[in-house]
Amino acid sequence: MFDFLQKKVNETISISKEEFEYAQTLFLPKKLRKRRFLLEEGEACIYTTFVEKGLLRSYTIDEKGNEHILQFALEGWWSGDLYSFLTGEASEYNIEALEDSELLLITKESWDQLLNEVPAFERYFRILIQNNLIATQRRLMGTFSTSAEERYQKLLKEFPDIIQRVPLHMIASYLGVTRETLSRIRSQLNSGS
Amino acid sequence: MFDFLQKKVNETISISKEEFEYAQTLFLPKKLRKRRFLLEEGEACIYTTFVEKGLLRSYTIDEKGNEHILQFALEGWWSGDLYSFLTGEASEYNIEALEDSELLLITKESWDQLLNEVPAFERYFRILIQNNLIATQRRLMGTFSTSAEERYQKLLKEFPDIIQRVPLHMIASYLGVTRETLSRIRSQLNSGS
DNA sequence: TAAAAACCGTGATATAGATCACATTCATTT
DNA sequence: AAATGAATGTGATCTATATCACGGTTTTTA
Repeated sequence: MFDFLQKKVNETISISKEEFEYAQTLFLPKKLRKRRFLLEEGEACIYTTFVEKGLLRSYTIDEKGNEHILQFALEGWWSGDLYSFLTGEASEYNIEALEDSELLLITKESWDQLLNEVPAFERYFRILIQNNLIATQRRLMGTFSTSAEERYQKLLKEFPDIIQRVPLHMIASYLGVTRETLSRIRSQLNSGS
Repeated sequence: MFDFLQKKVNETISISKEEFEYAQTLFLPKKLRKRRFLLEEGEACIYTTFVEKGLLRSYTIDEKGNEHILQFALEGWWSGDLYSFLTGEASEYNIEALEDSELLLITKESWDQLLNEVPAFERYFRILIQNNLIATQRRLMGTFSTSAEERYQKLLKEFPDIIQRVPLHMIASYLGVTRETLSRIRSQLNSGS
């Protein structure tokens, strides 16, 4: 059950068998069916989640009722609302399973404990967050400097698996355009090649 | 010279006098005149920088020649290109002083050393990066869900000091609009109140 | 202190993408 | 198997913002 997590963690840092065995005790396994929610807007985000299997999305809803997807989390990725998790304040995000999923949850208390007891995990999360920041900065600059079509093509290249597993209107929402616009972009790409 | 850095670090974690004295030895003070560059596109980003005094901006230039500002760094903030700093690869960013500035620079080697020798710094940077990620995610969602005017008003509220110290066309670039659009937004706001 | 940059405002026009509206296909549930 | 809801495609129109162009002011530099 924890093999995949262990493998992923060991890709970035090296931890001893004992350290990982201790870490295991802090996680809570959970299955989440398709279209069910791990977090709903207004609640505090009490868990940070490792995705063992399946696919999650986190998104906000603006005043006009439009959804904006912050993140897709595939197998081996982490999900959660960092701000709400750290502060305990109400979240503005919803986290929903897009497929039947298997998760490993950790509470703030356990997470704090883990970082204190096993400093290698402090480093692991620092690197994880660091890479996430780099990616988010690129995504932000990309929305300023490139067209919807370019952004779509880049996503297609970088994460072809996401495109195949996620409905079009959510891809559109991730890219920051409407589903109609993305639909037109796609049909144009198909006709043009 | 290091008092301000010490103060800022102690706002997030607690480190002993000895630890900080060790840390000091790893930083390189540098003065940078207005309009001079700390980093230019194509170079590797060999320093991460703490701003003691002054103001930096980091930005990219797209194929059309338009600038897009990733960050302003005021006193007490950090700047650099994280990706290039970590990997040693060529940076796509430029970092320029917008005012005469006083900086504390640290190389990758010294930074690694610092995080290894003083674990509290590992935590400090984790928290720093974490807060940066939260802010960047908000900025990204904001560009998807709000108009240029709303983004300007929000910036005006959150960082009035930046608005006052930075030319308008750079604010526009930070917000992801053209200088003309921001100019019109401003004149409309002035007439409307 | 003169010249050169940098900065800001504003009109006229163009355009990427949004909105609205409706039809069709596909998936899920009962 | 029917029925309900989710997902996609596509036309017509609208709108926020970009582009282009020019003039005036302020700041920097020689």
